[in-house]
Amino acid sequence: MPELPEVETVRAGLERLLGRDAVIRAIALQRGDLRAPIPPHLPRQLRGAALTGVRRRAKYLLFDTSRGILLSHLGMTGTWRLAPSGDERPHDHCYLHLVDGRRLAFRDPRRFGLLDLVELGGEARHPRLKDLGPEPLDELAFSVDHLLRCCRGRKQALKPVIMDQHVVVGVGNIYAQEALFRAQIRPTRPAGRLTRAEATALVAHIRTVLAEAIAAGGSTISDFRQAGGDGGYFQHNFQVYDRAGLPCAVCSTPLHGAVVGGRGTTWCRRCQR
DNA sequence: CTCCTATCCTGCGAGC
DNA sequence: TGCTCGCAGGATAGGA
Repeated sequence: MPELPEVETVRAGLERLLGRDAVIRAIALQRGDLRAPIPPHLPRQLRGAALTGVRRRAKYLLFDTSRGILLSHLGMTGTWRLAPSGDERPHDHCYLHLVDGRRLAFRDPRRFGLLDLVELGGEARHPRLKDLGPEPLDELAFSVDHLLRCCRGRKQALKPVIMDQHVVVGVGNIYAQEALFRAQIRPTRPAGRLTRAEATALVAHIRTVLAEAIAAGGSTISDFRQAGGDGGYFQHNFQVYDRAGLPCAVCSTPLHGAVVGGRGTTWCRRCQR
């Protein structure tokens, strides 16, 4: 489900919902076997901690607390919601009780998600965070030169390269396709054959498609919801994702669908070179 | 190294 | 209606 715009939307929703002086009363784990095991001491460690904010790095949510950072990845189907008493659902893996009586639930049917603990000050050394590439919306870090360096000498298709979290974070299967369409580059182009002009366009379009999607509250496909329960609406702006066989918005040629890098991929064989 | 494939798991929609 | 099959937004291990 969630790529950078969806995670950012959830982050903003959670931060607004939590306010500035939330305190964790207790954490209850329903089951700990997500993609990686939830550390069993996580509830103990964070009990009584002040929740000071929610940040995002790549597709991770970071709940800042006075006793460490609660790290959360939504995988494909993870959601956070306000769950009043009585609102228990299948696949609720973790309940976070606040001292004001409210309760947050982390639900993840497919269990590709993740909950972990980052010790205070240990962010730069955490194994899940330390090797991440630059944030795409950071103009300095995600530069044309950086992208070209990452592509140089590589024969791999460009699409899996821009989805590689070491190259740039937050770009998943949807926004990779949308950005490549906007930049008029085929997803199958060997990464090493990207020209500087194309890299310049691609960097710009990755930024703008992500920024537009954030402004639209993310994309709602099947069950993505913002923390407040509302859906985003960027899915109405998809130009290629899940549109194989439908006419290209630019030239009306039927869009082409194939598997690239192991993922379903759609592009216009006429517009994208 | 780089690149590709399979895999974790559940739910849902398409097709029969 | 009810069943089976294939596929799904991510990340990573392991093999070629």
